[in-house]
Amino acid sequence: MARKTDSVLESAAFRQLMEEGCTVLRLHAATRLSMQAYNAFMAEVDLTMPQFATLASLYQEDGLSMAALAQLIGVDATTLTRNLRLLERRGLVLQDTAADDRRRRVVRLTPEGRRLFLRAVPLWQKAQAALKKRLGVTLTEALHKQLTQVVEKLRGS
Amino acid sequence: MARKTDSVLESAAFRQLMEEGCTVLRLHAATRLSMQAYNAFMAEVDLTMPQFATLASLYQEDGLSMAALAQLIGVDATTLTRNLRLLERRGLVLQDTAADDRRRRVVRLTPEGRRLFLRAVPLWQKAQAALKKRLGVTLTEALHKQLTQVVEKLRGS
DNA sequence: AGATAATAGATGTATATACAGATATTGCAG
DNA sequence: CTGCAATATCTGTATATACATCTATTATCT
Repeated sequence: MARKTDSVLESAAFRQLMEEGCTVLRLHAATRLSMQAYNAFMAEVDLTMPQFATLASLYQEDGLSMAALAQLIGVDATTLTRNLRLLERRGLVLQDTAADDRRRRVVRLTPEGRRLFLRAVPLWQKAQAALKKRLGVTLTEALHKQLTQVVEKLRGS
Repeated sequence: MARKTDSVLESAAFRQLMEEGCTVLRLHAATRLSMQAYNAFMAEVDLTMPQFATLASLYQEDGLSMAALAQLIGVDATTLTRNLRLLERRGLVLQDTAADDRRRRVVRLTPEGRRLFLRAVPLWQKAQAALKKRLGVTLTEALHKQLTQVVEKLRGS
């Protein structure tokens, strides 16, 4: 352990980190810890939560381009490229080259993709209910509202 | 797009997902979107946020076992095994076999590890300030408090 | 029209992550 | 003291993630 006399120990930055902690590290930890439970519920349909998120976005708005879908989900477009590949292999989504601009890919759910997604929804609900139970209703709902704001503010830019 | 007459569209689970959304997906999106900014600030010391978190935990409490450190950070112990390897290669941490139980590894910061961590702290603070500016003080602080509670509740089990 | 800039995705590479199962060590029952 | 259960960690394998860079296509400027 560092000696108390280290000059850095007196810095405002250091004290802030040790006393308040880091927003993103808490976000990340909360994500990891809760995602595991969700993934366990989803195992029955062999979908991870990122995959479920992708199918859900396409269910709501089909025929998006890679860039648009990536922005909606909040991942880098290159991440989406790899993630879609797995769903494509399983026949859950399809990519077509757009007729008007051959650079663009149009991503769509297949009937199997839609069916699997709808089968996953009640499993998701169980996971969501389990988390709410562990965290308590008050905390869950407050957190939910604030996260909605956070994602909105970060997604735009 | 599915027809409005699909029976599943009437299910409570489906409506909940489409209207309220999913807590974990929002958590995950918020993490991804904000982590990128932090990582950019940290590039100067070539540390990712997970790496920074590991060094910070060891700075606070040196000589933890793998399991204890993993629990503190909130990652699976097998994840920590791989993540520590990178820090070890760079000479930032050391693992010794515990004298009293040779199954256990005692993880410690090297002087270089401590130096680099202390150099990273002001960079972290810049990142933290930048996020607070984007989200607004009110939202940031409310979120922060709730995440603290969330992590506490999830970490224990 | 031809050269060049801009855009949409894909690839190379690296880290992060966790589950299932393997290995090494310790503790305990008999 | 021997064998088996429990514990701590590591490995095999698979997905998730993003930055830098590359390729293909479209748009723009002269």
